[in-house]
Amino acid sequence: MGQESGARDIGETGEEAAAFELARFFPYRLAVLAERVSQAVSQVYADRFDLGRAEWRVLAALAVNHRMAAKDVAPYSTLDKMQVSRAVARLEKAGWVRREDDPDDGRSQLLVLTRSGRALFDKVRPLVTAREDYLLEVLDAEERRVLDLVLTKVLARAEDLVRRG
Amino acid sequence: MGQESGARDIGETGEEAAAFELARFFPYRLAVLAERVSQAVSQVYADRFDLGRAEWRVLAALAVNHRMAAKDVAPYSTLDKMQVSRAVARLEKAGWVRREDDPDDGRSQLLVLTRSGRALFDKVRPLVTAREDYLLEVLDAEERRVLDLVLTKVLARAEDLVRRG
DNA sequence: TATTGTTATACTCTATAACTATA
DNA sequence: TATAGTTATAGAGTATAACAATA
Repeated sequence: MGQESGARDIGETGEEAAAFELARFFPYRLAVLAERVSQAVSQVYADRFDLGRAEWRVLAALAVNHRMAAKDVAPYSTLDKMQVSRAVARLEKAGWVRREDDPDDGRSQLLVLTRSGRALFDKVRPLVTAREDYLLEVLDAEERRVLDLVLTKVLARAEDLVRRG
Repeated sequence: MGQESGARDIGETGEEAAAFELARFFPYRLAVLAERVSQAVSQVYADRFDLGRAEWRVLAALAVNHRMAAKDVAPYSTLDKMQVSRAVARLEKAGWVRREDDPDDGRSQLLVLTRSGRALFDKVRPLVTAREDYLLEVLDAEERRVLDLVLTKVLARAEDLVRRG
């Protein structure tokens, strides 16, 4: 199903130096998939609610952790502090997020969803998880288990490589 | 190993409406992984050879299909025609790609790697596949099989969603 | 001195569409 | 009219670093 011809597995090298094929190159395939998935998912919030991916992540972070310092949002959402700063600025302008002073640290500010921010999240979440479900529907339980494992293990390896340069 | 607590599988919904967690959300995890992998791989050609991802893809396309019309590069590399046009312009300026007239169609141009473009590809390719191998080393044969399947099946689903809007 | 968060800047990407030359 | 490829433009995202306020 959608498989190219030949029996070579992903990442496997043949006996003789095989021709390089983009269509078999894991980083390429992963990039294409992630791009399409991101497109498929952001379609449900980008146009209708004028939300970007960074803003969606911050919204999701605050929906779970009801009162959160900006510095904690960054690692939680895999965004850096500028991305968080700008996402929060836009979310605040739209009336979805409110800032509070941190009583323990004058430099820090605590972020909270407003009532309308919570309402927005409650509207977007089911749309987004419906798409997630649709994407994963083609996988059985065992395949999902392995996928989960792969995402975790390969991410750790990639972080190794990036760290080492 | 790197797994969060709880027995919930990826994409699985609990009995009662579970809290939304970014760290369990497949599109998020996929985006983070793809970003890191792309970073890990492009590290080997970006700084040393001043190659971007689009240029790397065009280079790889021409390394396999030795003489290729620009219009065929686009679908092969999952780039659109402007990305190809710009990548080719940069590759030509650097002396890695040469254009030829298409004898069959005056609008079309055929792209060919120059000798130095081929040499560049031969230098970059092993660096890049070594990183790919390192990333996938943590997976056994069965896990690679499932990964291959997932990349194919989930991509088809995502393209469905994008097409339907 | 180090940290929190903002601002500035420059660069890359992306998306859309207008444009040319051929067909 | 449609296609191949280029150019223009604006918007989004990314990366680096300087900066103010506080610790």
